[in-house]
Amino acid sequence: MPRTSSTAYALLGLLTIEPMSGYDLALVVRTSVGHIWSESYGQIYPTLRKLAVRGLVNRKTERHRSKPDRHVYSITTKGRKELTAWLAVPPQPEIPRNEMLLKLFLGAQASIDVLVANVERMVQEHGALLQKFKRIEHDEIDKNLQYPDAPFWKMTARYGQTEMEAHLKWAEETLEALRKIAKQQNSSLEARKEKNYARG
Amino acid sequence: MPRTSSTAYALLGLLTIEPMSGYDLALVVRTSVGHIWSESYGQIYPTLRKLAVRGLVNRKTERHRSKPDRHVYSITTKGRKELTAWLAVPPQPEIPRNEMLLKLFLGAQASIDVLVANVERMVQEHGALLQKFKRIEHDEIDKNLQYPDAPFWKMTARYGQTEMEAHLKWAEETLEALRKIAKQQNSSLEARKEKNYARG
DNA sequence: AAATGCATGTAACGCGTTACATGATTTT
DNA sequence: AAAATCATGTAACGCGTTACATGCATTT
Repeated sequence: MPRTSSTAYALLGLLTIEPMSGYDLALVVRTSVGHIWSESYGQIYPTLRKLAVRGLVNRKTERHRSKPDRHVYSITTKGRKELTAWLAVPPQPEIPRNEMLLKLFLGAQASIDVLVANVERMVQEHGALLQKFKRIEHDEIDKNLQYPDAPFWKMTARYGQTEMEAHLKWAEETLEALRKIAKQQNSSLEARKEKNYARG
Repeated sequence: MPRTSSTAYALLGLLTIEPMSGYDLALVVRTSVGHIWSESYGQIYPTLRKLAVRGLVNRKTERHRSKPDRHVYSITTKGRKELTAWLAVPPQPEIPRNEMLLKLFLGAQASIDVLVANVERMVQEHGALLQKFKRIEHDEIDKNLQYPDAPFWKMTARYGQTEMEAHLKWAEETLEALRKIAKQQNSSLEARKEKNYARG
């Protein structure tokens, strides 16, 4: 097994929810765990094959008259064992690559307007996400607490909320600071202009 | 220029702080912007060459008697222009790959002890980071507010703090929830045991 | 008639990491 | 004497994305 990649385990994990095809998995990744994990077709299909070869999943082919065949994968006992072992390994830390923050870090090279626009865009997006996470928690998780997965899904939904709230709080503070800087720049610009008028 | 990669711009941006060699840049990435951005030698050296070819940086070779030559790169006017243009492009959203959260999402397949350990490790790590960000803000940034970069570096330090605080808050709530689940599991285990005693 | 959706997959490419090579200097 | 630091870089590899190919069914 490769050293670093957790793609195989992620797919294995999602197959504990229910047996699925590659197409289904891509859908689940996009719509359900999309804010936690991403995975593309180019990864999913080959990885499923490899998992089948290793006996961690079973593959069943559903034939239809007209549509192309569906390959439905289900996790095996062996697969469950490997998954559980992986879950016990301390999670790999995320490699940090936050372009928004980098651009702010280099803010002295940009105009304040641009920085303000970036932060305001973030407020829009993360505000919407906050609402979405709340909705998911109340409408989809809290109403299905009988399922054994539900408490854990709730925790991840709560994580998203807490983080988005933090980002919004920070954005407010930051916008204030940016506007203060803009004012200073304007006033020193004014000062220079007056000087020039006096001179000219 | 490649479609997606922001590596070149990140290096260009760091060179606005001061002229540096590839080695220096790797150091700055690790020690200064390490929590925002990561970059490896294998990326840095070839990218610097390409930037030099495109005229966005100048390269000067410092010869030493004994040590190997140092290639010091400085950003050009053309480079500053491209950087400023890039800073105005809406930041690319991060691709989500949070292994810790994924493991929690799949928590029904793991033992509660393992999940608790993972969250507790996060409390340790993010608690330490929170302290670090505070220290950086007060000891390194607030004392150098005369530099034009300082206000922006402060914003990113504040971002780190706000996020770490949110994670710690969430972790507390989550540990409580996990312990509640553990209790429920134990009590139903007890019930089964008693049944067996009564039977045997 | 054209576009979109279902469903499979592959090929090519690029980004990024890791490991290695080199070699002198300083520290332990 | 051994290890670590300074400082350059390259080669190989693997992960992951994007774009493409296929082909029927359904919607516009």
